[in-house]
Amino acid sequence: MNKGALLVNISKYIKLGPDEVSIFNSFWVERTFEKGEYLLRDGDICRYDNYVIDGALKAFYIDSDSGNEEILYFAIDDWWATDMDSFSKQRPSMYNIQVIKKTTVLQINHHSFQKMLIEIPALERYFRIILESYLGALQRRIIYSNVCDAESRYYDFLDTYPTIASKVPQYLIASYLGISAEFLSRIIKKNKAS
Amino acid sequence: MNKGALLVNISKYIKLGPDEVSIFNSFWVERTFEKGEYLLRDGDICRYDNYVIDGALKAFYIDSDSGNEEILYFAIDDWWATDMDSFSKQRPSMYNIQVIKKTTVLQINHHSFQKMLIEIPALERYFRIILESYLGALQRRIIYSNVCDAESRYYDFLDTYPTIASKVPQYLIASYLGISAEFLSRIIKKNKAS
DNA sequence: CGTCTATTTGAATGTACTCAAAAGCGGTGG
DNA sequence: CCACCGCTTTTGAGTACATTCAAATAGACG
Repeated sequence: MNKGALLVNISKYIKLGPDEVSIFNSFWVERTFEKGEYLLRDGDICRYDNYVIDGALKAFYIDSDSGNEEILYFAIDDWWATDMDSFSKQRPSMYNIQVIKKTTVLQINHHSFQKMLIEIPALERYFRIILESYLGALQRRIIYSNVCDAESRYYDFLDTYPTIASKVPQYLIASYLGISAEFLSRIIKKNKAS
Repeated sequence: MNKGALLVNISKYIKLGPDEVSIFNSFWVERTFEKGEYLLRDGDICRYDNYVIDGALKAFYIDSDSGNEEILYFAIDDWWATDMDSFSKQRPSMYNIQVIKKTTVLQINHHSFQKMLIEIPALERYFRIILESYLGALQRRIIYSNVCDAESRYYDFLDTYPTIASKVPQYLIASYLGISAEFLSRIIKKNKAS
């Protein structure tokens, strides 16, 4: 049973007893999604917290004017892919989560999530800690997007997320970086020469 | 004693018993900083978690090339102003926190913070919840900075943080929005006419 | 091999920036 | 009360980074 991946992750931060582990396991459900399927659509409430075991997801906002999708983040193995704002407050999400390539996730619904935290209070600590980390990453991203030009941002992305870069088409990376696919293509070409 | 402000905030999310309240109070120290003073400098480790009771702070990154400061966020009454990444991992920060106008904060150092969470585990839940909220705000900000032009971002900022807008000079807001002070001035001028 | 999607290229354009300088504004001291 | 100083905002002119649109090419997959 693949819930191990999540438990391994959790055990880096907190220790759970055997009873807690089995309670924990009882809450999570493994599900597999095919390419193109949606885990979340904008306007809907994010019903599940998703932990990716294997595959690749994209989270993106659809610009109502242009119809373009703007990538907010990618999620691959051992990442969370949940609109935390929508999930925690159970209010409509402003973005979408869709499968890039066949993906297996562990899911828990909002009600179960609350129940799980009451039954295993130690998990509060785990979620606090990973939120802190994610927050740091987001702040860093905001700084970089204001300070650095597209080229530095691209190479920083390659350094920071080499695994994602190799799993995801170039035009989605461009969108993540906040630039057009054409412009990223030019950046890459420019640096092939040198 | 002004720790009330923080306790009021906390009590919106969790309930603390009288004993816990007094333990809680024993951990936090009130301090006042004058305009221009630093609560954190880049390269230093963020030693304190800061809760603003009154005043205004700016968090900013200094671009090593241009020497420009790029505003990451502002913090006013009843906001947190801490580099969570640096504070939680006790590693050097990449940004600065400085006083815009005389500010009173509640502080707790890293060691005490850990101790406090062990003595009052219920607080894990509070911090998890506020991190979730802050995360939502940051994700929204990233979406807007990619999707919207400078003008919409400015008016969204005014809507979202009217109090900050009135406390902070225009050129700092420009920096927060990721544009130059001159360009923001032009945006404002353009809309005075209509 | 053909179809569909992704990437590349070219040309014209726009949004936002830089630099330099002027104007406004608030406080302080003579 | 006015002059001066420092700081913030405004204006002008030239520029750069990144975009759009259209079309050509390259890759992937059945």
